[in-house]
Amino acid sequence: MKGRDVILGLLLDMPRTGYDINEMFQTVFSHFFSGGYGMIYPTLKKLEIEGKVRKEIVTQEGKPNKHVFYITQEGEMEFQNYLRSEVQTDVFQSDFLVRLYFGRHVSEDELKGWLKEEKQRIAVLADRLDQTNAKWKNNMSDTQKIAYAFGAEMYKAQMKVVERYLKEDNTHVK
Amino acid sequence: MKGRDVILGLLLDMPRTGYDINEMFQTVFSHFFSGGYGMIYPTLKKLEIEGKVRKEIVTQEGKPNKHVFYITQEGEMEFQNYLRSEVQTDVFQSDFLVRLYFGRHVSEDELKGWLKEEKQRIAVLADRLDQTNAKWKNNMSDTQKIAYAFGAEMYKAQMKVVERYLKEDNTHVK
DNA sequence: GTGCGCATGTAATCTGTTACATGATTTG
DNA sequence: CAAATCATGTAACAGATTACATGCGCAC
Repeated sequence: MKGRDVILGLLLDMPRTGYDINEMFQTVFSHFFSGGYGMIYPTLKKLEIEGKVRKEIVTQEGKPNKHVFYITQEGEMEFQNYLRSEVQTDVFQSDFLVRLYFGRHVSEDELKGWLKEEKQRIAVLADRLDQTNAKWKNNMSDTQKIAYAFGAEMYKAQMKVVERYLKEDNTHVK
Repeated sequence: MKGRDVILGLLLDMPRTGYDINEMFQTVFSHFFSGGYGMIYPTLKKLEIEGKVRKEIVTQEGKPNKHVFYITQEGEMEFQNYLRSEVQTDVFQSDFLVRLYFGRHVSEDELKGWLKEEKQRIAVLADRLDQTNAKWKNNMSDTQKIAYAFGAEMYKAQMKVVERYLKEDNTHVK
């Protein structure tokens, strides 16, 4: 799955601007996908050249003009091809775990610091997910609810491990 | 965290070949980091040019010659700088969840197929993690054990969600 | 009058992936 | 005799990130 696949999927649901797409990425997609303007605008441009999307400029008063993108039949075909392609294995990259692995090169205080920081990071992410869910749950499909549940359970699991090791008061954790 | 940081960390623990490094990536690191030869060899080359590592060629009989890499003081400094840099938020990218999000564009059978496939994928990964752990646990540090626990709990959490939705026999899941 | 929300984009760079290319020895 | 293990690498490409660049209106 690449950025373009997700963008096509979002445009299949409804026409959107690059700004709208970014909103989706930063909220509902944030726990399983990441993308920003630097990827969105260039991708929309390429997709337009390829005829997968088309653009309509909506003039607005008091606000910048909107470039609203619509998916075309060719775009829909590409998206359907994506949906039928082989599902790629999830990717998890954790700087935190890499550091833990090399934990013996830092002091116990630094280690504790990492664990506390990680706990805080997870709490913030879990919170954001809950809030996003609260906002959208009324018009979420069952599969979208599974996607949410997946995120919620992952954060819970991560929190559990981090808390376990913090509580154990491993002043000797090493 | 980048590939080079992890490579430097591994070389700080002991001298290794590109092949050895790959072994580590495919086993103990597989649940929180990914890297292969295509990244390892070019990175080692760059690190050598920068004076962060140095190479010794060991001739072997019946086997290809080994290029054993040692970390230098400059390399160690770079690694220490990495350890003191800001911890980056974990990255999770899930093709599976992206598809679920767009689930309404496929049939219920395809959806079920995705869930079953995902269950299978998770089972295989969890199993591999357990086996790797069984093999290494005797010489694992406490922090390395946390890294393992993290992975184990994550797979458990993921499995839980997937199973819940498969068992609910949602012939109408949508 | 400062920062946030709305809104667009480019250019350079980085980093990593994929495919290619080779080849001996050991194990089943 | 086939497959796995050991062992090294390059070239082309893809994909995404970062920094840069702009600008109005509104709320505090």
